[in-house]
Amino acid sequence: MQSNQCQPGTLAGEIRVAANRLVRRLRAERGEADLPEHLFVVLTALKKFGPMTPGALAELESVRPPSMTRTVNALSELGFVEKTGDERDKRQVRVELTDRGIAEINETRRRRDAWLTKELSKLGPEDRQALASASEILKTIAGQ
Amino acid sequence: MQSNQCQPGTLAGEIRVAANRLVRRLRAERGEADLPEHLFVVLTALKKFGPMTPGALAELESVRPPSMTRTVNALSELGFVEKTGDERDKRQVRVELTDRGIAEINETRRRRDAWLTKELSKLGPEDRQALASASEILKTIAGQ
DNA sequence: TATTGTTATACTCTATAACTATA
DNA sequence: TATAGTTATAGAGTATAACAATA
Repeated sequence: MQSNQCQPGTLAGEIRVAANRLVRRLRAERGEADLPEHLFVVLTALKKFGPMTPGALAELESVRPPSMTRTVNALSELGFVEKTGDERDKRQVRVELTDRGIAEINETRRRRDAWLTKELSKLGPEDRQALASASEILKTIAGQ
Repeated sequence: MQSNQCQPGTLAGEIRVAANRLVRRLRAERGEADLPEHLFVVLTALKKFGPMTPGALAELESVRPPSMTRTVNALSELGFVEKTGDERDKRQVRVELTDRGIAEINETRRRRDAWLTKELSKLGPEDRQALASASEILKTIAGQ
C-alpha cells in the first residue's frame, strides 16, 4: 500500500496533494479568534530563533520581502512584535517578540490545533512517529 | 529528537507549520507553464474517482461550491474537462475529464514535481517511507 | 421548501515594480 | 553602486450572500 509510493516522482505528487489539502482543511477548521497561519508562524519563528530582520523572516518562510513587511506590520499593530532600528546599520530593522506576543503563542497553540490534535489522537504511535519524522523532513526541504 | 513531538498537541503544530511552509515553497518553485495546484488536484481527483459533480469536488477538496464552480470553469475553458447536464436530475452537473485533460495530467506530472522529486532523491529509504506514510495519513485526515 | 449550482462582490495573501534611506 | 526595507499596485484563490432552476 505504501511501497509503491517510494519512487521519488510519485511520492512528490502524493506529498504535494496531501500538503495542499491539509492546508485548505486547516483554514476551513480555523476559528474566528485564531491568528492567521502566516502571522502565527512568524511569532513561532521569533520565539525559536530570537529577534530577526524582516529579510531573514522572508527567506525563512519563502515569501518576498514586501509580503513579510505586511505580515510584520500586522503583528506590530496587534502588539505582538516590536520593530526597532539597528544602531550600527540603520537600514536594518530588528523584529522582536513582545510579552503579549509570547502570551499569544501559548494561548493560541492550545486553541487553534484542537481539530488536528483530535484527529491525531485517534492514530497509533507508529503513525504519529511517521508524521513527526515527515514534518521534520519537510520543514528542512522547504527551508532550503 | 522525534520522540518529543509525539504528543498530539505539539505534533499538530509541527505538521501545520511544515505543510504551510511546503505549500509556499512549492508555489515559489512552480514553473510558468505548470497548472496551478487547485486546478491540477481536480484533474487528478476526476482521474481517480471518475466523473463527479461540482458539489462533490468541493467537498473532497474542502472548498466552497462557488470556488469549485470557478475552478471547474477554468478547467473547462482550457479544454481539460467537460460539463454535461444530468438527465435524471437536471439541477446536477457532471464534470468529466477530456482526452486533453488526461494528457495534461501525464505531461504535467513529470514537469511540475521536478524540484521536490530532486529533493526527495537525496533522502534515504526510511525517510521516503515516512513521507509516504505521512502523505496517506494526512490525505485521509484532511478528507474527512 | 430543499437542493444544486451560479453570479456578484469582497477579503486575504502573495507578487512585481518603483521608491527611500543607508552603506 | 549595492543593500534593506517600504509603498503602490495587481493577481490568484477563497469566502459569503443573493439568485435561478429543479426536485
